[in-house]
Amino acid sequence: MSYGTEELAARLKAAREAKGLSQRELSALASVPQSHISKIENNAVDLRVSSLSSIAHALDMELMLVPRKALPAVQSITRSVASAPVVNAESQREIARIREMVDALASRASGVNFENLQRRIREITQIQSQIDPAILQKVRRTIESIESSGSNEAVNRAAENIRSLRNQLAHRAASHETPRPPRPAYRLEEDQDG
Amino acid sequence: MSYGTEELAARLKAAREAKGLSQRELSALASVPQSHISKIENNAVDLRVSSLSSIAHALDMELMLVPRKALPAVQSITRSVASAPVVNAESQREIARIREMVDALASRASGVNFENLQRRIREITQIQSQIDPAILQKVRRTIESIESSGSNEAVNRAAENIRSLRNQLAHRAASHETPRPPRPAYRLEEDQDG
DNA sequence: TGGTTTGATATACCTTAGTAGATCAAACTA
DNA sequence: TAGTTTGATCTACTAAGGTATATCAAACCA
Repeated sequence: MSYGTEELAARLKAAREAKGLSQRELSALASVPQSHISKIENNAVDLRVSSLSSIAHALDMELMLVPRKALPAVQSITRSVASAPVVNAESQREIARIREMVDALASRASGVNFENLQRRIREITQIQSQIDPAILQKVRRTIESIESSGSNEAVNRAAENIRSLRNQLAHRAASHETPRPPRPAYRLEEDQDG
Repeated sequence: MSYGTEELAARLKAAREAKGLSQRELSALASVPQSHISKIENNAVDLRVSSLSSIAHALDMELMLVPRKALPAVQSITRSVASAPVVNAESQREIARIREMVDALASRASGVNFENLQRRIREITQIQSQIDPAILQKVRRTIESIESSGSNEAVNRAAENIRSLRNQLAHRAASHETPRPPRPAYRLEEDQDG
């Protein structure tokens, strides 16, 4: 990756989104104006190494000069690391399950807008961060409630749960990449199940 | 390596010298003024990504963004690649032998300046390029002649041979790096942990 | 529906990379 | 010793990055 400047820009953007950070949040982390980050991600500037380094740092990356001979091996490594998510296997499976459920529901949807919900879930999959299993459960339960009611309102409730999950992840990523703290096993917050 | 900009500068310089290129030669290859290269190597500028990329390219390197998690593994690879010279094993042994001979001679030197010669040989070791065994033999023979004569003149003759060898290497590196087509197997060592 | 977030732009100003070219001392070469 | 190469340094100029700040439309959220 990141041969040309376009790929570099794309990679920065991807890395930012993978952490669930907004441009403004990254802006604060990297001490770089949001307007500048926008320009960078749109490949509208030939930025300086210090800027790139600063942003890369904020995204837990390092700028490196790799001998061309070592390139394939290095690419292979970074790829494997990138595809090995930080989320634990359990959460991953849970998300996959939820996704299938929603897809199934959507396939036989009458006049309900599942579009948003599906997109939300897809976004979640991108974010690399620790996930609170409790919220994941809540999301699942909400979606199950759609199955019975089939109402638009239930779908909206589900989407809202997903948003809450996303916010949690984003905040966690922003306010410090989780080093490796012991998982707070179960913590139910205001369970408002249907 | 290449975390801070200083390391980056040092790395560029090292890479250039490893190829036996002068700043002006690199300047031509990278389409960057020699004066600028000098400033870059002395870490006197915060250069732009395009410049860095251009220079790196000329030195057969690529600029990459590496996830911090993958850093140790990547470093390990680039290190091993860097320490695995392009010169064939025979030439390497020959150089080592020459070095020992000269060191031995120098240790019991009377009033002869072996300093230059030793430095020359050290420099040669750095250059990563194909070496003509014929010249290497010539160098060896010349040094052997020092042993018998012990004259200052013989030492100078040896130094001159080394210079010729160096010129050859530098020229070869400049007028095209050996194309090295097949790079078959590389192994990924999981020496890191999270 | 009204308030907020997000990403993209625009402005004005300052800083500095980058270029082109010349010079110079020191080391190197013949 | 005379000529060349090398790397550092200087000047003058141009181009562009970077900052700070403010909008703005669209999506989002309650």
